[in-house]
Amino acid sequence: MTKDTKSKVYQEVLEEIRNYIVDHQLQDGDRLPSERELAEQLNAGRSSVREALRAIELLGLIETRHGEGTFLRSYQPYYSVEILSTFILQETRSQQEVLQLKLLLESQVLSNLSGQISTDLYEKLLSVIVELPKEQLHTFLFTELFNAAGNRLLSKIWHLLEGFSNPIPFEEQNHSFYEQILLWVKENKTESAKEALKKVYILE
Amino acid sequence: MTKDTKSKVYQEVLEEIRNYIVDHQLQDGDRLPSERELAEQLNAGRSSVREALRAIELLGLIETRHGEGTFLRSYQPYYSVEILSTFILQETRSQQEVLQLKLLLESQVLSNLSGQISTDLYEKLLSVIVELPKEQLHTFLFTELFNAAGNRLLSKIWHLLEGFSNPIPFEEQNHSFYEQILLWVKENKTESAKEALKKVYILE
DNA sequence: CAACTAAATTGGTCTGACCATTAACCTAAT
DNA sequence: ATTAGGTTAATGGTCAGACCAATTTAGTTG
Repeated sequence: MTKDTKSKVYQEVLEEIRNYIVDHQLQDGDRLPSERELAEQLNAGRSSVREALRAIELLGLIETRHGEGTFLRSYQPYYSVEILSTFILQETRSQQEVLQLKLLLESQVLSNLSGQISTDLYEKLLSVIVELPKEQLHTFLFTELFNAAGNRLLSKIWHLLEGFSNPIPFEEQNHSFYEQILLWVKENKTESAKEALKKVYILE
Repeated sequence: MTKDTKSKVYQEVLEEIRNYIVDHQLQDGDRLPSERELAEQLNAGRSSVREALRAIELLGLIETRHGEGTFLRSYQPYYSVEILSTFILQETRSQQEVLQLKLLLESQVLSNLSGQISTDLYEKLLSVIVELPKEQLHTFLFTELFNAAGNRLLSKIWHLLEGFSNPIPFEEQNHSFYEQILLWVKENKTESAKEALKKVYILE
């Protein structure tokens, strides 16, 4: 009868912590009670409390500082997404799939930045491109572009894919190719840039 | 010098478990070593191992059965979604980012399937759509579409975002909307479908 | 008042113990 | 030989205590 009732202690602690936050109207940056306090108040062992806290931490909801305490922080899915993505990537390591998604993200960032690149940034990037060895061009440019676009989630996942697609034979392009891409984006001719980029990825 | 090196034990355990899964090519349903074995093999305390396992469990990547062991399972955000939804309410920027990526993936799957939907599948989906309540339409249709598209990476990440974006207010569409989307994809009119989809996501 | 020191607080980690659940094994009755 | 029942071993669930490491706080000293 009491099938659902038997939940683990760390899950109950999870609930209690949530209630605590709501009841005390805690905001980002506010401090939670210490692990020992929580354990005592909730009638649980400290290890159970820690299991709950570690889980929440991995989700990105709290931040722990040694010697100080545990603090609420604004939700950032990036860490957990990263973990999950790595697990998922392990399962589905189809290089095609990785490349397709990578191309998709790169195309998206080009769209996001279409006509949005300042002359300052443009010239700065151009000057670096000239000096960089060929094999670093792609990573460098898109790292900068994702950075400029400001979507950290997109950026995180792209970097992840970047890591996984390293061993994949990639048709390296020369400097003028990336200069052209950059120019197109700056001049709002994103479609041309996307097409050119697509050709680099030998899909199918 | 070794500032960044000092990561917590449970995080290292996380890594090791991931490596173990990769090395042994574990699939959904396969069993992980026992907590005690992991602790010994990784030279860590059992409590640290448990912290890692609990965190992964909350993410929905593993399943634990008392007396039996710990098992890999296909990713199902169950608890994490509930937790996150109560913890996170606002955080517009993060939501925006999740939504943007979600829309991007959905658009991509529409492209992938453009003109590729068999009459059989079309009619099958259509018949289900009619019977489904409004709030389940979106998830259902795209689950099926991602399934049909066959790109598991895309699919997994989408499901992931689907879980994370649950608490986000979503403008629900009626049945005819999704019937139209489906029809457009079947008839190779993907651009129309994408545009319509984009309007559902109120970005910016 | 500033600077240094000692103590208290807090998170990080390990060990060992015990309970609850499940699976595997063995034994005895049919 | 098969099956029912009970015992044993393995595994997760939980707690308590100890110790370390980082940080803050309180106290002391110059």
